[in-house]
Amino acid sequence: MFLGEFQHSIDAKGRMAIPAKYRTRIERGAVLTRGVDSCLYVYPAEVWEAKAAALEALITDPRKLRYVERHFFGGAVECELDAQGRIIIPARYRSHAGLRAANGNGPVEAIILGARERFEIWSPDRWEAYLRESEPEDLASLPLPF
Amino acid sequence: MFLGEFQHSIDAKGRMAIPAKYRTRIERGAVLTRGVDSCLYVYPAEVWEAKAAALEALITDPRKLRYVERHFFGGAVECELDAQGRIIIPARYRSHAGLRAANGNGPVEAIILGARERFEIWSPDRWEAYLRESEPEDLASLPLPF
DNA sequence: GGCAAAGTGGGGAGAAGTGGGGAGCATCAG
DNA sequence: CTGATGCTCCCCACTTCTCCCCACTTTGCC
Repeated sequence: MFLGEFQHSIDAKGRMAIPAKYRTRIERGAVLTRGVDSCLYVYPAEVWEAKAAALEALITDPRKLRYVERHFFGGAVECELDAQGRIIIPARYRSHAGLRAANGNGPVEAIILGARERFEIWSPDRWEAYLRESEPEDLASLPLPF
Repeated sequence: MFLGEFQHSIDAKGRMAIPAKYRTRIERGAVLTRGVDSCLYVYPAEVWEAKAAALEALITDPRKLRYVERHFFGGAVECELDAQGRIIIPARYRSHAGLRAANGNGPVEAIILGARERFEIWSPDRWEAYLRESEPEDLASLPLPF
């Protein structure tokens, strides 16, 4: 389970260090996709494969299945850890999450957020904004076990 | 699993580079067919053979089987990678996907889209149009695991 | 303090993508 | 038969960028 919040930097080459605690779980590879609320999702390869396998059973309409395949598989990219425990985040994914440096190609700060079976990558600004905008009362009214 | 979106060019000779990440999976050959929604499908030879083998079990009516055989096998073409990792896309398939240069024989841009067990080749214009026309609400209502 | 692990940054070799020349072969017209 | 045309399949050349390796700094622990 991915827990915690980290602030790492994405360097000029688009590389971002993965928290050491996460690394063993994505040793066999990871899949990066555009997430909801302008962040990025990272799934361990095994988790991604399990989700992909579940898709076919869920969608029977072939037209919708084609659309979903194009959207999710076309929109995803495989990542591997380099020798320093980093992954490369392609430029077009950085744009989606607002992770562009002011000068265009310098290093950028990013928030890494554990979210159970995946973890997420946020621009610090957008993460703060998301926290401000969400309603604490929503939490309060939910039947949470915590 | 084929993942990701690439923009490559088809040169004046009809050659298109296959993304390096895809190459090992079509080393033993690939099959090119006209796809749904005016794109082209490319299957690894093994996948194509498995689908072909499954056909007979799915269609028992010999008349329909003949029709399907003529349609799918007649409309498909085998491709092999050249020494640079490219395949040749015959002219008649380029027409089907709208991959014709303005001047008739110059290079053309093409989108390569991973779609799980196959990948697809799109004209950039048609791919954009497809994305515009499809309904995101359809996605929202689906029980997706992502 | 000293050491190891974690995070950050950069240089350079080799791969990936692109383009073109030219030989070999078939088809078709003169 | 001869020559022109078009296509495939070899090469080779060039540019760009990815990835591998090395080095430095910071953090945390003994």
